[in-house]
Amino acid sequence: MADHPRSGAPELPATAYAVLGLLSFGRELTGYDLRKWSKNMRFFYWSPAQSQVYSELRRLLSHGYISERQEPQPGPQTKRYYRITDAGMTALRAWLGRDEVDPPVIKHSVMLRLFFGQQAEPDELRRTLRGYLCWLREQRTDLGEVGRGLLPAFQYPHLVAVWGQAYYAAETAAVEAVLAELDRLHPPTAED
Amino acid sequence: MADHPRSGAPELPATAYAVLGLLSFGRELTGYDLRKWSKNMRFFYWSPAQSQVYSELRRLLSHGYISERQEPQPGPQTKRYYRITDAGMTALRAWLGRDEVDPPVIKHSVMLRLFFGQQAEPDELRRTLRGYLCWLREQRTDLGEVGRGLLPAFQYPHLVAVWGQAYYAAETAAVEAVLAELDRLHPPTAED
DNA sequence: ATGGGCATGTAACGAGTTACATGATTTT
DNA sequence: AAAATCATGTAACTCGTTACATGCCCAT
Repeated sequence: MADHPRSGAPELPATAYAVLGLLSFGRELTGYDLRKWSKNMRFFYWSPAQSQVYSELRRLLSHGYISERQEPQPGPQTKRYYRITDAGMTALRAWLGRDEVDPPVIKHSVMLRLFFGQQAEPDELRRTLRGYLCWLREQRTDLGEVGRGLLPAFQYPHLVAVWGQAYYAAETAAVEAVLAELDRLHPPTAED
Repeated sequence: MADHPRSGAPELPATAYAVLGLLSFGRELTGYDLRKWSKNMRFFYWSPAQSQVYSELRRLLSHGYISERQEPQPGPQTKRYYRITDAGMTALRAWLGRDEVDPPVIKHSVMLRLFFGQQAEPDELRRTLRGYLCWLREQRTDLGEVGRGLLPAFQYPHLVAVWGQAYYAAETAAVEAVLAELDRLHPPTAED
């Protein structure tokens, strides 16, 4: 039903499996729904743009991994509901069971800025780090809310939420340690 | 010397500043050198492809942020050394001192896979997590080596290396906790 | 002499974003 | 009546990768 590469596995990008995975929970969802759900994964996996969710859906459809049910709407557009197929389930499971681990991709701009800290004012760095600390606090709050709703139905997502909490807690501690070390190396000029 | 957007700041992607930042340590470097150095940032910021390093250099040059010194070579190609300019230093400092924090971008495929763990065999998940643990161990070793060479000359890179160590340690602990919880939820069928 | 590191470069592609455009429905 | 949310979709673009191609220099 689609142009598979030579080998057995179609080799889609992780984003495609993220969308497919969201459908694996069994519900029939629209592109709009998926966009919202994908936002709940932002704590550990970046949220794709809306337009990409739609294009991934088209691709998954062309591979036969999902099925589409159209519901005519008053306007010119059609409301489209998606559901995972057996082939989709098989593909997802194959992806989940792969041997390679593909390590996390991190683009940590705050660390990058600190790395070049020699070129900045220590007070600026402190401001950046405090801003990051503030963002971390927000994340922890938000993730806590999301995580609380997951048990008992969603064991694995809950497991990931707990992991995420640990990550954000550790990150917070690390930033505070950096801030302390920064004060040691370059004592604040004034209370800023 | 180039098409600046309306505002004062040219608004380049972070990757450009990563390259510019590497040149801010003062040495004159080739594209090849930069490629190697950028690999040492992989612990907290993904390493761009070789071809991108070269294209970022062309762009930085067109902005007047770096200068090029050509050294004719025996073959048809020219060896090109790059050095940061005053304008480049100014641009870098402006970028470092910005107010916005732009939060880290994470694409954590292992967490993503665990998130959809319902569709996988617990033993498969264990294998994946152990593989990740193994990668983490490697990272810690490598980062330790890199970090050791940084003091006393490179205080800020050293600070980042310490932060990185803390991150990898915390991540290791978190994975072990997940593994333990997994054993509690789904006791291993056999020793695999 | 052959293999690996140094060094630059290009072409084609895929991944992903921004900005825009449309219009129905629900809430205030 | 206005604003927010639901919902789909496209066009133009940038970012970044893969794969290739070239050729020097050095060590074994």
